[in-house]
Parts: sequence; structure tokens; C-alpha cells
Amino acid sequence: MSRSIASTDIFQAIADPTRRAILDRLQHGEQPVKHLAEPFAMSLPAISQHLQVLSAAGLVIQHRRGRQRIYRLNPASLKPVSDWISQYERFWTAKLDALGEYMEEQP
Amino acid sequence: MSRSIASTDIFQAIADPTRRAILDRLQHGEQPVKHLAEPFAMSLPAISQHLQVLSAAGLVIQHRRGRQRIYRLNPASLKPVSDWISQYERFWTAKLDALGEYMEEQP
DNA sequence: TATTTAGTTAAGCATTTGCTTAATTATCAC
DNA sequence: GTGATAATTAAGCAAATGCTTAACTAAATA
Repeated sequence: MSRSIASTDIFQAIADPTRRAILDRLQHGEQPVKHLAEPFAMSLPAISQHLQVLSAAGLVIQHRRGRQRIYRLNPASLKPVSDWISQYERFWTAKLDALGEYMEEQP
Repeated sequence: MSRSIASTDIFQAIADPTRRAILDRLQHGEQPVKHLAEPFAMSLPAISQHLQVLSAAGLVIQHRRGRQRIYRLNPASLKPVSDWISQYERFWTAKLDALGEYMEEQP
């Protein structure tokens, strides 16, 4: 990932389990890289690269405090994923609406 | 993708835009491969491989009708994604709850 | 039976991905 | 200034990914 980070693709960004875990950690508040990296069995550059992917996708926001880089969740950027998935929620929530029945009746 | 399909990873499966588009198409009901493949500017084997990834992740279910392979949405399998993303929905929906405020107050 | 149609499997290839180690930048503490 | 700390950038590598074309299997049709 020393390549041009351009993807900015949210779905791609959350496809990686480490990156999802980073986002999950950030739910408890902003954190510097070192602290964020703590639970992961990989090098700091690896985490740094994951954070760059998350940044490019707009999922996290960064600011500096001294020599630390503080990363913070940018939760609104997950909305496209939420919107996409909510299209499908009706299939398991409202099983009795018209479309639910339509899908149910298929063999 | 002539490799061992074992990932079964839902997030990985929906990371690809073509595969999401396939799922979107399947919302309107089950369809044979050829019809599913229609709007995509790629070969039939490519679509077949995407369908295998979706199958491995449990996102689609398949049955045969004559020489056709009918693919159908298995929407419940998307629930883990829905559950994961719903953790974050509070950040943009209920901005006034305790955690919302906590995040808001961060610089 | 021969041919067409629907789809998969196989093999190969270029690109992307996720990691590594080494080097570099920047800030803090002494 | 010197050294330690925080983090990034750079370079490289193995594996995974998304596609392709060619070959194959199976079912429908003439």
C-alpha cells in the first residue's frame, strides 16, 4: 500500500477485518496511533497504512497533538453503507409486507 | 478466481461493486445467470465467478431449472453487516444521546 | 443424432492488497 | 545538541483479486 491511495471506496475500506476493528475501537473516542495499534499483531506501519485507507474513504479524521496523530471516527461517512444495507433489512424485518411475501413464496 | 473459494466473508463479498449490483438486481426476484449478467460489461465467466463468491458468503442461493441456474437472494445473510453498521447509526441519528454528545464535544 | 444454448471449470495474467523491514520526519525530554 | 518517542514514507514481496480466453458439461431443440 505504498501506492496511490485513491480508491476512497467505503465498502472496500470496511472489507478488511483489521480496519473494522479499528473503527470499532474508535467508537470509544479518539486515539493516537500507538494506542489504536495495541491489540493488533502487526507492525505499526501496517496500522498506519490501514489508517490511510480509512482516511481516504473519509471514515476517520486526523489531527496532530505534539508528536501524536490523533484519529477520530467520522461516523456520518458510513451512511452510504447504512443506506445500502437498509434496502435489504425489510427482507428479514417486515416479513409480511408485499415484497417480503413475494420473496418468501419463491421455492 | 479459479482458486479455492473459502473466504465466506460477507464484507469482502459486498466490497465489489459488481457483486453489490448483482444483489441489487436480485431484489426484484430470482433470475438465471444470463439475465443477471445482462447489464454488465464483462464476460459470463466473470459473472459466474462473482456468483460463486456471493454463494460462498451465503448471500445467494442457487437452484437449477433445466439448463438454467436460477440465483436467488438470501437476504438474512446480510444481517451481520446490518448489525455491524447499526452500531454506528446512533452517531448520526440520535445526536443527543449520551454517546452522541460525547463524540460531538471532541474537537 | 447433431447443434445450439446455459453455464461452469481451467489456466493464465495484470493489478491490488496486506504485510514486512529499513529509512525518514518530527516532536519531546534531558 | 543528543537521544528517545511517535508516526510516516519507501521499497519490496507473497498472496489474493478481477478479469480474460479456451475448453468442457449438461440440457433443450432441430
